[in-house]
Amino acid sequence: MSTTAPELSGRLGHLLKHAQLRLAELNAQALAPFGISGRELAVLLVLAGQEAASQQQAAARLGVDRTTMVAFLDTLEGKALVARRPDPDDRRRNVVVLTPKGADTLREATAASDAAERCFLAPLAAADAGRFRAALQAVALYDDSGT
Amino acid sequence: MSTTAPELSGRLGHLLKHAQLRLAELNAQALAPFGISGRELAVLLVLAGQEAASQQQAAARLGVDRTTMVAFLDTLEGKALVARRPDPDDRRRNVVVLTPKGADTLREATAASDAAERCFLAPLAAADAGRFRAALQAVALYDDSGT
DNA sequence: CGTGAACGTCAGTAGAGCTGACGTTCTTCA
DNA sequence: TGAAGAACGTCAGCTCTACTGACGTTCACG
Repeated sequence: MSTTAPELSGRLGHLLKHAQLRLAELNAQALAPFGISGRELAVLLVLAGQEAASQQQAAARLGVDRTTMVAFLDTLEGKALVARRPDPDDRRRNVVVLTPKGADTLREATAASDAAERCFLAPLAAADAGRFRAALQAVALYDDSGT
Repeated sequence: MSTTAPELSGRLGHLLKHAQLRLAELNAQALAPFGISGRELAVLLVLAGQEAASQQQAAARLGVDRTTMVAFLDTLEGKALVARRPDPDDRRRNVVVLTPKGADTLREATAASDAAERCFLAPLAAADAGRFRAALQAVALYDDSGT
C-alpha cells in the first residue's frame, strides 16, 4: 500500500477527478468510430428524450449554457446528425431534431458507450456496480440549497 | 418526475461530472477562509506525505505535469505556505517543504475539507458512504492497460 | 404601436493544463 | 579529463471547455 501519500488517495476530490478521467478516456475510445464525443452523445440523448426541444430547453436539460449549446449544435449539424428548424409557433426559437442518421448514430453510440461503462465498472462486482451507480446518482443530484 | 431525460441521468459520465462539480463547490466554500483552492490543498497534502520531495516527484504523485506544479508552487510560495530550497545533493532539484504556516494551514484546511466531504456524502447512509468511497477508489485507480 | 422580455448568435474572456524550447546541473563513458 | 546525453526547473505559447456580455430578431403585454 501507499505508493502515493495515503492522505491524498483517500480524498474524494482526487478520486472523483481520476475516475472521471478514466471514464472519459474509455468513452472517447468507444465513441471514436462514430466520430462523436461524449458530450455530443449527451446532446443527442437529450434531443431524443422528447420531441421538438428548443435549443435553450436542451441546454437546460443538459446543464450547460445556451451559448455552449450553440457550438454543440453547430458541430452536430455539420455532421448531419441534427437539424435546426424554425419553430412555427414561436419564430424566436429553433426546434432541434435528430436526423435519421442522428438517430442511428445515437443508437449505436449509446451501445458502445454502455460497453465503455461496463469496462469502467469492471473492477467492481455486479452488485457493487449497481450500488455505486445509485450512490453516485444520490450525491450528484442532491440539492444542497441550505449550506 | 424526470426533469431530465431518464436516459441521460443514468449515464455515468453525466453523474460523475455533476458529482465532481458539487464536491468542488463544497470544497471551495470550505477552503475559502484559508485562502487556498482544492488543488492547492492537494499539493500541500502531497508535500506533507514525506520529507523533501522534489518538484517533479511531487508532480508525479499528484498526477499533474511538472509545468503545472511550477505554477502551483509559485502561488503557494507567494502565500508563504511552502518554501523551495536547492537540494544540496543534486543542485538541479528544488526541495519543496511546508513552512510552519503551511503545516498549520494544511491541518485546518484538511479538517474543513473533511467536513465538506461529509456534506457531500450526506445523502448516503454511513455504510453506503464507505462502500461508495471504496468503489470509487477501485474504479479510479484501476489500470486498464489492455483495452 | 412601443416597451420589455426571450431566443439564438457571436466575440471576447477566463481557468486548467499541456507541449516545446531553453539554461543549468548532473552522469556516464571514453 | 572532457564531452555527450539526460534530468530538472522555468517560461512562452497553445488547446480545450465553458462562460459573460452585447447584438439583432421575434414575441408579449399594455
